[in-house]
Amino acid sequence: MNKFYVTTAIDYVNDTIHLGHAFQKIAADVLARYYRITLGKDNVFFLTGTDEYGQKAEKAAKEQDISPSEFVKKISDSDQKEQDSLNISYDRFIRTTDSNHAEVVKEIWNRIKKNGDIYSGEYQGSYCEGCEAYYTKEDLIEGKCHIHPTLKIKIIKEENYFFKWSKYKDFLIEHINNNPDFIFPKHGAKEMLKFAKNIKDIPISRSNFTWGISVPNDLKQVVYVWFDALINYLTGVGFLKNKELFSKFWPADVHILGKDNLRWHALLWPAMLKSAGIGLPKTILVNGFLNINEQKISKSVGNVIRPSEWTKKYGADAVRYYLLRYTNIIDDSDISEEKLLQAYNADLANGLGNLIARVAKLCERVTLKSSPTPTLSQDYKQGIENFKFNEVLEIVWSRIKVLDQQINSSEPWKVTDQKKLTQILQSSVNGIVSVANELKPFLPNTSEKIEEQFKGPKIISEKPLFPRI
RNA sequence: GCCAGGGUAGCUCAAUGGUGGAGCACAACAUUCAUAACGUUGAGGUUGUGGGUUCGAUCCCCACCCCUGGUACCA
Repeated sequence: MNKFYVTTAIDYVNDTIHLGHAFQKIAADVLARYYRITLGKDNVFFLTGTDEYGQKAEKAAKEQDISPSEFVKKISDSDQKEQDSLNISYDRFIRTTDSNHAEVVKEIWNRIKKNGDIYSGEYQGSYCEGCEAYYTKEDLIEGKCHIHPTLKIKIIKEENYFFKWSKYKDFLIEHINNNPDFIFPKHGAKEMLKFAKNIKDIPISRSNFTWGISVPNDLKQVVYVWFDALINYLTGVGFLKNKELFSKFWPADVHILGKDNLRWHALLWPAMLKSAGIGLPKTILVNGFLNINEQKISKSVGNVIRPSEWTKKYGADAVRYYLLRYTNIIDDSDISEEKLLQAYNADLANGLGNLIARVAKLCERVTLKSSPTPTLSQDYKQGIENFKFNEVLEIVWSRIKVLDQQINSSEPWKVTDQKKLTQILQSSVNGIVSVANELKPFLPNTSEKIEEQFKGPKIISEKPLFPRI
């Protein structure tokens, strides 16, 4: 691999992102920072952003009596601030309302149409405004959609454009079967294969609202939000606008997305790309959801926490550490502020922070050489490349433990021989520099501080990195 | 209902057809360079339930219970 292009889901602007969304951005950020180390800064592109068109955004804007574009800008800005509070190192924060995105969507639309995969037809169905989706009778439970049981299902008849999704059934099945790394984790692939067998064409335009990208040559219709949203991955990396950038980074190496979005990424997106004559992404990484205190994160429960609420109190690195170390990216995980505190004190204050403090203090008595440039171990690399962030952090913390043990057994505070003392401390410092290097993708701020403090030749103690709480 | 994943120490998670592991939390001891920290030791489990295969099952098979997700658009 000589380049790495990673994307996150772009978040829909019905509300500012919370910790659940943030978790995914952090995971993407770890990958981006890791590959910047191994492949070079210029060979990594990290895209995130906001998904802004659609009926729900239009409706929400109306309720606040502002224009849709004002409304979505407000949410998009606050999403970006939330990501910034976590130190997410995106290369571009795309908004689907960015002017060049519409051009790209139209280009893709035209290509797919030229390929004979878009046709117009009449659609009549049971429509749920909550989902912005049509349902078949079999899907409805007592005439209501199972996601929004309080909303009335409307019977709507629409003239729509359809995408010949069914044409790609065999292609999709074959692609999933032939590319075991395409969907991670693997059991996601099984689900998709099952769905793919019964794939039907879908309407990809809407005419009952206007907040969207117009269908080429038909001003009455706007492009269906998913169809437009997926294309952000092309726009984001310069399709049409910056050919050099695009050809360098496409196809995407990893799309990270929530498990609710798997189908669109594993089945619709590849079909669209195939139809438009564009290469397919390599891996679709499906992340689980977070629960807080064993409850779903939701407005109605009232347990929504913005990342910035935690980063203000504990710092970005502590929040990143906790989420990466004590969750599993694939499965749903349960988090709580109490557990964050526990991890903070045990691992960051007593573990990493204390090691830094004790060694720095001891080092004030000696002058050291600068440490050799650390290399990343195989188990570390494999762990990150296989998305096992919790295991990798466990490895790093086991090294911290070993360094503590070595200090205890060599008892440098008792050593009076200057040469021997220097030797002992040099070894500890080398270990610390190596740990700092391994922490780069996970705790970027902390890692930088440690490297600065321990670059030598004079090392002095500083304020604690993580004061006990 | 159907499909998939999971159920191992209070918590987060490993592991293997052959006497159940780590970290955190807890206790004792030791120690002082450090953020009452670090280290050592200890306690802590009928590995969801009931059957079966086997010399032997936490692991394989069957049934059941519980959790999570998917089942045409909520990260």
